[in-house]
Amino acid sequence: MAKKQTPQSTQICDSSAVRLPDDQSAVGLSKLAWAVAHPARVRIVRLLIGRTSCVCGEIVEEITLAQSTVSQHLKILKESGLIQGEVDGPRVCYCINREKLTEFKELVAGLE
Amino acid sequence: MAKKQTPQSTQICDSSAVRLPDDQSAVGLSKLAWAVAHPARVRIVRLLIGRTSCVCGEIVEEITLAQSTVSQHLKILKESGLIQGEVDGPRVCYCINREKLTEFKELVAGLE
DNA sequence: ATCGTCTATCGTCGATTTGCGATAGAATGA
DNA sequence: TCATTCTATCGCAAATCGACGATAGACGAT
Repeated sequence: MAKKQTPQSTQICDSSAVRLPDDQSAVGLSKLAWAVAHPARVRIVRLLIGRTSCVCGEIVEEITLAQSTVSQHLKILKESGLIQGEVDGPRVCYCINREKLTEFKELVAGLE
Repeated sequence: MAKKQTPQSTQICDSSAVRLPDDQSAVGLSKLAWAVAHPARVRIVRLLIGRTSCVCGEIVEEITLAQSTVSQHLKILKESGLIQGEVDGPRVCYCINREKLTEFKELVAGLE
């Protein structure tokens, strides 16, 4: 793969000036990726995607972790914007934020 | 959004049985997401994607971090499979692993 | 008003991450 | 051979994460 094509020069690699997306975009992508950078959070996201509406503490039963730990993961996902939580009486229903999910998908798909 | 439709019942949320992808898939996605869950690593990935072939320690100049830190990030990316490194004389050229990148894209795109 | 349920938060612990300088190894060039 | 260059690795310190139990707050039901 374009290796050792110039035995004497220092131009071994492709030195073309690449226009990188601004750093802000990298931060945005990294934050969304980070939200999903844990198996439990991937499972939660998929669970919420699979439901037509939203789910409450049922997530705790689906994910084999302590309730407080699941709540922590939910908080992380909520802070990333990927999910939203609505208080509904004594419980809280979580839903996927389709817009954020689409944004994440587009950022990843844009890696090319 | 389907809130408070049943005032007396416990059936507030959509309790349909959702078939989740196996846990292995969640682990795979989380690992790839984790590789990109840092702005510097996003920048490195984008840099390598932008180049036709590969790059060496030039990455260190592009990323405003110490050489040892960049090397650490490169190691993480390499372990995730997203990039590959080839020793070429005194330097090391890194390339994007298109297959892994595609796998990542598909996993993210499959979130629906 | 009180009880039971559901959820978020606090505090804690160990493990991991992130960043750096210093250093060791490999390879090239003089 | 020797000096130089490039990269990976080794500590090290600070910060953060991940998991848990305990607890507090909110709400509905009795």
